[in-house]
This record gives sequence, C-alpha cells and structure tokens, in this order.
Amino acid sequence: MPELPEVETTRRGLDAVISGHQLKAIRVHHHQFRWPVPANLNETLQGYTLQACLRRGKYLLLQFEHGVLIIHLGMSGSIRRVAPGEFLLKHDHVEFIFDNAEFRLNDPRRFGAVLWHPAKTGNIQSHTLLANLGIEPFDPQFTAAYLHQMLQNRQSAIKTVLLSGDIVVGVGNIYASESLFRARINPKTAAGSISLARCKRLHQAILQTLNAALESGGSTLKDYTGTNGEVGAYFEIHAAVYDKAGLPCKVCATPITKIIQGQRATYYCPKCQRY
DNA sequence: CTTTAACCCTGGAGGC
DNA sequence: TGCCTCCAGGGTTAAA
Repeated sequence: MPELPEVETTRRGLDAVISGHQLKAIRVHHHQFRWPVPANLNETLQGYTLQACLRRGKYLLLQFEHGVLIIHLGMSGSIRRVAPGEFLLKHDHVEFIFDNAEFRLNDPRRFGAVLWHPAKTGNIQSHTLLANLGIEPFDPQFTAAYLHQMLQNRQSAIKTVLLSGDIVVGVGNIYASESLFRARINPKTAAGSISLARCKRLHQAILQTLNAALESGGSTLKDYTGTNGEVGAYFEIHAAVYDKAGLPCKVCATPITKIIQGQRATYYCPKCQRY
C-alpha cells in the first residue's frame, strides 16, 4: 500500500534516528515473505553500524560496511518505532534493535521483502531487483524529453507503462491515475502516441503529484522521530480521481469512471481526459 | 524486444 | 451471527 512518498518518509524517519548507530540484534518471527528472509540475518548484521538509510524506487536500502539490507514494504507493510520490549502486535514479523531505538516491520500480507545483499562487488545497487529499475522521479535526468523518448515503441496504455516502473520509478497505482488526471491525458492512450508537448504536461504532473503527497505526508508525520511516532504510517491521500468512481469531477462535475487495466483499477474523468 | 496474466497473502466490506 | 465473494495503494516471473 505505501507509495513512494510513504517510503521516502519512512526512509527519512529511520535515517534521522539510527544512521550511525549500532545494530544490536534482528529478530525474525516470520521468514515467509515474497522471498524467504535469510535465516542467519542476525549473525550477519549484529554489531555492525548502519552507515546510511537510502532508497531506490520503493526499496529501502540500509547500508552497512559489508553490504545492504534491502527492505520492501509491499502492499501492506509499515515500519514503526516501538518502546524497548513492547509487546508484539499481530504481523510484527521483524524486529530491528539498535543501540538507541527499536523498530518493527509489520506486514499482514507479506508481499514485502527483507533481503541481504553483500557488497563484495562494490556497487550497492548491483542487486538484480535494483539493476533494471527506471530513473528516480526527482533525479534531474528525469525530463519531459527523456519521458517522451522512453515512450517510443510502447504500444501499451500510458497508465500501464507508467506503473511498470522501468521508465520512472515510484509512480504507484494511486499517483498514476492522479498524475494522468492532472496532465489531462486519457489512461488508455497508447504510450508511444503521446506528443512531446503532452509529455511535458505529464512530466510536470508526476512531479507535482509526488511533491504534494510528500509535503502533506511530511506534515502529517512531523512527530515521526518521537518515541511513539510512526515512521511510515500511511498518509491520508487527497485524491482527485482515485477511488472516486461515480463522484463528480472536481473540474467539470462529470462522473469519474473506473476501468481495469493490467488487473489494476484506473480512475479518470472521461471529459477532462479525452485523449 | 514488448505485452499479458498468474501469483504471493491477509483482512475489510458488503451481500445474503 | 456466519459464510461467501470481491477487492486492496506492489511487483516478480513465466509464457505468449
């Protein structure tokens, strides 16, 4: 369920508290995630100091001197800070015990992941899960021209292509619909047929949508470093079209339409987003 | 190469 | 109250 703004807020919350601190123990209570959690994680990591908490797409990267702990929150994952020794909640599957704070990964559906990537080869992003990801939306190299170029020869619907994450990462199912509404582009439009001028609108729309979510989320979670604060609680999302089927469009009052694309729900205004 | 669909899993909502 | 079906903000993987 977390989209990129939630993951980024989680990253900032973790980085502010535990970077530079020693990991005393990891306790894994459920090993079956998308892939099995490595059995000897505690032996691999205890006593090591977390150098930095990074992010690539929706993957959290906890960097240690001998490798990277890769964490993905999947559809239902969240990380929260707990008081030392606090009782376990249902679906608290992994405990991270640092010398100054404790965090827990809670994930009911277990679509997420916890993986260890040894840094023998140098590049921390050399893991196969990270190697083929699209560009970061806030990277200066993500431009309208780049977007336009990458859409060439893609016959699939623009919504599906945005969601695939091989052009730009971090645009999840909510913000794909929201970005296309803001850009006034029909989600069914063939990606390769979108002009450079319209790609400029879409590029701006993606950045504005993600930035707005980050700002509202950051203010919602301003206490995220406090002792009982959430690190990555889900934001209250201010959507214009997502989950608004049948409700009037904010711009023209036409009822919002819901369709299914690639087995995922898409919402749009059939009048504002005609092409 | 691009595109499509199955699949991993739990829980909440709504119909009956 | 229970049972059933559908749906969920992700993304890898195999197959076409």
